[in-house]
Amino acid sequence: MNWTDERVELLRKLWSEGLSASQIAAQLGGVSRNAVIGKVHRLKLSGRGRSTAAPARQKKAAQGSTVQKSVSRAATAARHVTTSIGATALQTQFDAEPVARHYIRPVENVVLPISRHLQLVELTERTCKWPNGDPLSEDFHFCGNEAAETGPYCKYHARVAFQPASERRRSR
DNA sequence: CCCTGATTCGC
DNA sequence: GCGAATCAGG
Repeated sequence: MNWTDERVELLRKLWSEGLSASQIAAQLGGVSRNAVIGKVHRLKLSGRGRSTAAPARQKKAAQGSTVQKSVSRAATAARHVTTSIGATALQTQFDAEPVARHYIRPVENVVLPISRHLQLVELTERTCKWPNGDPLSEDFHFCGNEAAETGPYCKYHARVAFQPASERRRSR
C-alpha cells in the first residue's frame, strides 16, 4: 500500500480526531500502526491532544545502547472527542447490552472497521454482536465483523464494551 | 498482557 | 519516504 493523497488525507482527519494509530491503521487497511505512526511523524502531525507526550527520547543510537532516562511531563490541553455509539438502545427495554446499562457519558471514540449490515438471524458465534441503531427501527443491524474468541464482540467493540482503553482516566 | 505513541535506522 | 523493531510508558 502506498500513501495516496486520499489515504494521507484520511490519515490526517482521523489523527486529528484523536483516533489511535492502530485504529487508523485498521481503517486505512493494509498498513500497520507503525506505518501510521511513522507517516504521522513524517507529516509532522504528532502532538495531539494527549496520549504519550514526547519525553524527548534518545535511544538505540547504535547497538551500543546508552540507557538514559529523562522524565518530563508536559500537560497539554484536554481533548474532547464526542462520539456516540449505538446507545440509543437504552430508551427501550432492550437490555442485552453491557454498555447500554453502563453509563453513556464517557464512551471513548472508537471506529469500527467496516460494520456489515447483519440481521439478527445472520449472526453466528464468530460474528460481532454489537448492535447498531435503534432495535425498534428498521435499519437496526449488527456489526457482524469477526468476533474475538473471548467475547461476543469484535476487537473494536470489545473495547467499547469493556474498559474503554487506557485513556479513560481523564473521562470523568 | 493489553495497549499507547516515539524514535531509530536499514531498506 | 517507508515502516519494522524497538523503546518508554499507561
